[in-house]
Amino acid sequence: MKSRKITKDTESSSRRHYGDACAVAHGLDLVGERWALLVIRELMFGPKRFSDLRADLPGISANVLTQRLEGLEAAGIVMRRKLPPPAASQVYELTAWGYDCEPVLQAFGRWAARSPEHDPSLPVSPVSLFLSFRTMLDPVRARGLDARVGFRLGASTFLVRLKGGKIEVTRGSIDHADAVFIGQAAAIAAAVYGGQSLKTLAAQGVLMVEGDRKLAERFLTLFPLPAKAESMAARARRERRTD
Amino acid sequence: MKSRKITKDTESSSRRHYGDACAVAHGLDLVGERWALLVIRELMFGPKRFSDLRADLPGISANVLTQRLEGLEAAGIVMRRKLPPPAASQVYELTAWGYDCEPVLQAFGRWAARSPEHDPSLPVSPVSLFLSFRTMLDPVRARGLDARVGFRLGASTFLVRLKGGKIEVTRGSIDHADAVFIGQAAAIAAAVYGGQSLKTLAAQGVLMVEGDRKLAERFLTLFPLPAKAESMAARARRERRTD
DNA sequence: CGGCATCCGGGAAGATACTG
DNA sequence: CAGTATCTTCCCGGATGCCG
Repeated sequence: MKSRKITKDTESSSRRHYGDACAVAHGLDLVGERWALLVIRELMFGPKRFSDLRADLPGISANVLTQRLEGLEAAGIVMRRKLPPPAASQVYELTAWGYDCEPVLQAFGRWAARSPEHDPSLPVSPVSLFLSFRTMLDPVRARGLDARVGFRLGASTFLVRLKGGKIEVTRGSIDHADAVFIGQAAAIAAAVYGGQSLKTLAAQGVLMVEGDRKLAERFLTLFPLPAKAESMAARARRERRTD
Repeated sequence: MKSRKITKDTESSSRRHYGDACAVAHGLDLVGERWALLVIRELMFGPKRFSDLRADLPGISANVLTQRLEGLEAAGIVMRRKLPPPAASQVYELTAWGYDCEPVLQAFGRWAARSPEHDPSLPVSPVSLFLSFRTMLDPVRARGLDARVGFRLGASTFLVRLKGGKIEVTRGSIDHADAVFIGQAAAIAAAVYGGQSLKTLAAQGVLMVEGDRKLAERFLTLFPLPAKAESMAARARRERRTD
């Protein structure tokens, strides 16, 4: 087997195309299929293995994940890499251009978060949570803050570095963190976006804080949600009034 | 018939969901289906009728367009409106929140335009073209320019107003334009993005210019394309070199 | 276990024809 | 013009099983 495999229909590309020169349409040709953008999202903080992706994308099936990874690789968005011998497992990683689509995810997320139907109580993956921090940080509220906040979510750890109104997020060691949140991503989301107090969440045993508690409390206030769009119901009420 | 019609399955919503609190995933629940984002694109410069949408989205079928419009209306992105008696036809229009997704289209288009596989020679709708102008204008190159450029594309006309490094685009009258391009959208795209000279295109009879020709020539230089991402072939060559 | 190929059922998309 | 009805095709999701 010289190249990984022979695609069934004469070397790739009998996929459906929009046949439109518009860059948006071409983008949809690349990542418009179901799950594709979420696969990219999950790779945004670094490489992952096949089964990590499956675990972080509840609902995706193995064959669909395979197809998406093939498609994204063919498009030059994802590449596969073999880790050095110690753990010779295969991982999927974004190319430089793949990483460059974070602004797309940000614009899209910012817009969709205003949907009247958005339900923030659904489960959320760690990557989504930290991407949302990068997206929603209010530089004004973070002004003058210079701190390291760590997160322990099950097996994985993330470090958020705040300085000069900017934010940096890295997956990995949380040594030297000034404060550490310990809990599932959903609990942290409830604290930051759901307005749940640390006390309540701690009482429920779903979220704990170690280190600088004042810092932790302040951290929760740094990510204001955008105003919701007018819902259909509200629009109907308004129309009735102005009839 | 009080409400337009009864949706078959107990009032809406048995669509597939990702079940993910991430705003990106929710956005995909709203506009992730095929054609949805392109329908929104076509409405970006104002209301359109069903058949206008069909004409500007070559390849979409009537039933799919119907479904997308229903879905987008249910989501609060599109609304239907009946025009006043003179021309009592129905049109589809974006809600305020619908218009707010232009930054999503822009970020997405900017990213996708860097795809090695992007083919700008395909047909393009007028709306895509003018959205691309709003997206790609280089304020530095437009500095000091104060002008009105008109476009006559078949039946519809667009006016581009440049001033103070900013751009405004309106569909409608092109009276008071300093220069006017006359031709199909594809020809204008070839001139702006394909590097084709006005002379060549005029000789082919696909593009004409009236009014200030100097202005027209300068206009073509205002929208630089972003650098392409490294193609798979180039990456392979580079890898071979560093082996 | 990780990474697939394969088969199957349901449903969404595409094409065409038809109606108010 | 603005859709609906119908039929076919293809994609998605789930299960199973192979192979290193």
